[in-house]
Amino acid sequence: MSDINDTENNNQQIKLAVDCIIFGFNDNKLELLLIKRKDNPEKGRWSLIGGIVSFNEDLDEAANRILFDLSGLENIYMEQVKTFGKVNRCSFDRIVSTTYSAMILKSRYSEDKINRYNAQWFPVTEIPELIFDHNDMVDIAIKRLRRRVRNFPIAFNLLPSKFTLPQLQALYEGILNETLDKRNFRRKVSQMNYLVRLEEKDMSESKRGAFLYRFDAGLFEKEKNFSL
Amino acid sequence: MSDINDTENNNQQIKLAVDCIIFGFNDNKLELLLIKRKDNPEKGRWSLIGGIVSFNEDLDEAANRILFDLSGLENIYMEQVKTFGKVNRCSFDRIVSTTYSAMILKSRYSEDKINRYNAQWFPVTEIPELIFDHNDMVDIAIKRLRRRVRNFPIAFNLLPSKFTLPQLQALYEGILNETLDKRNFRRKVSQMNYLVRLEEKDMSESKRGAFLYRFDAGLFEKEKNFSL
DNA sequence: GCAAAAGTGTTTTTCGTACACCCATGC
DNA sequence: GCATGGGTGTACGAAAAACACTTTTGC
Repeated sequence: MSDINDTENNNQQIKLAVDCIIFGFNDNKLELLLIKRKDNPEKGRWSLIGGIVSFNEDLDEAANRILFDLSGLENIYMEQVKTFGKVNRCSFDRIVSTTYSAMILKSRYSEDKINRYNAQWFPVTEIPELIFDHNDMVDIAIKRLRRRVRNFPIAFNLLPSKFTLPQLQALYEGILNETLDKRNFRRKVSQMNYLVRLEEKDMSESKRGAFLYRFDAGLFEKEKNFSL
Repeated sequence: MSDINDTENNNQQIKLAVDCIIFGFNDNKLELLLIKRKDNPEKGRWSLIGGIVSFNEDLDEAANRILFDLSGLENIYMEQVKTFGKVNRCSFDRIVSTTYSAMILKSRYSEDKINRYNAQWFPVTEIPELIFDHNDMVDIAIKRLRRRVRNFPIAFNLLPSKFTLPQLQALYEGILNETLDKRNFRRKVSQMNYLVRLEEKDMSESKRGAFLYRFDAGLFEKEKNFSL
């Protein structure tokens, strides 16, 4: 949660919040977008991106609105993770918070938004101490991501629409925090007909150049086989 | 959700509820405990067991309290499933509901409680039309159960503390709704050292009798290998 | 010509699956 | 003695894992 503006309104009503766990990928590492609170309470401390759910919006909509407010991105694949409801998880109010996770292309998250929202990317291995139970939220979301990324083609959200296989493998190694065998990895990829090789090569990371691929959602719908 | 007593109190505040999906096992079928609402609104319709979360209780506690109120059972393994938050999921009020699932030993659920709460067991293949989005909740909980039951030793909650391997296999077949090969099933079970065979036999279901086993939680903690 | 990253096959092991008969007992 | 459910082992194929060298090109 966050957006804690009405501490005075202690009317014995539970408030409902959403917290967004926003993953990015950079420098071969899985990263997380956090914000440093500009105001009291908890001013100056690191926090997830969150806000109170409005009376007239779906829970999912609230998550999307908050993500949009903070990143400017729309149509991002988001999934609900878990709801945190301990009485004292937030010291000054009774707020139950549902977490959602999203994966965004870090390069699309403009620098001015970073500044406006006092945001910063952190490698998941270097998450600072966060307010309330946000560190727990992060831990659970990361575990869930590692599980899901093996069985669903969601990691592509962290890459440009055209990507190379070395990039894809580095992405998986970064998310799972383990090294993968190149040949085994590529054999699996080659069975995914919805990963289509383009004629272009990306020359930026090697002299030889690596073929670019794209994820074809339409083709994926036909097979729906994914396992890495 | 349910316990919808304050429709007049439309103070633009989101209310938080918990709905419990209570699984049982009987007659080789996976069953679900439902209640027929005694009062308006939605009087006479089938519903999950649910209630409003109190200001002073943890979300998990609320789920346990509601389960206890309805089943008299304590210390039941419960897990949060998902939070449902569409604006119009409930027609007369804005209620966000978190579902929890539990597995109880049907024989321990006393008949007088069944009557007091207007409850009834339904095989999961014969769930009636439920109020609000409760059918969606049930579908999601069943899918999740089928996934988790293969990877975690949770199904034992549906059996007495001493059980036979034929019983265990029938349980899995009922939950997964598919038949399993007896020898393959038993091979996997024999690798689980925390399933300890007792000297006793259960003679009630065959002339020869079948050895009783028990699940040893302490031994499981040492290995934590489970796959069926 | 060499450094640096891209790309490619084969072997071994592990796991899942299919499958059929004997055992113990109550009647 | 036979009907009923309990209990056991093996062979095959698929998938995962281990493993090393060649290719391309900019410098």
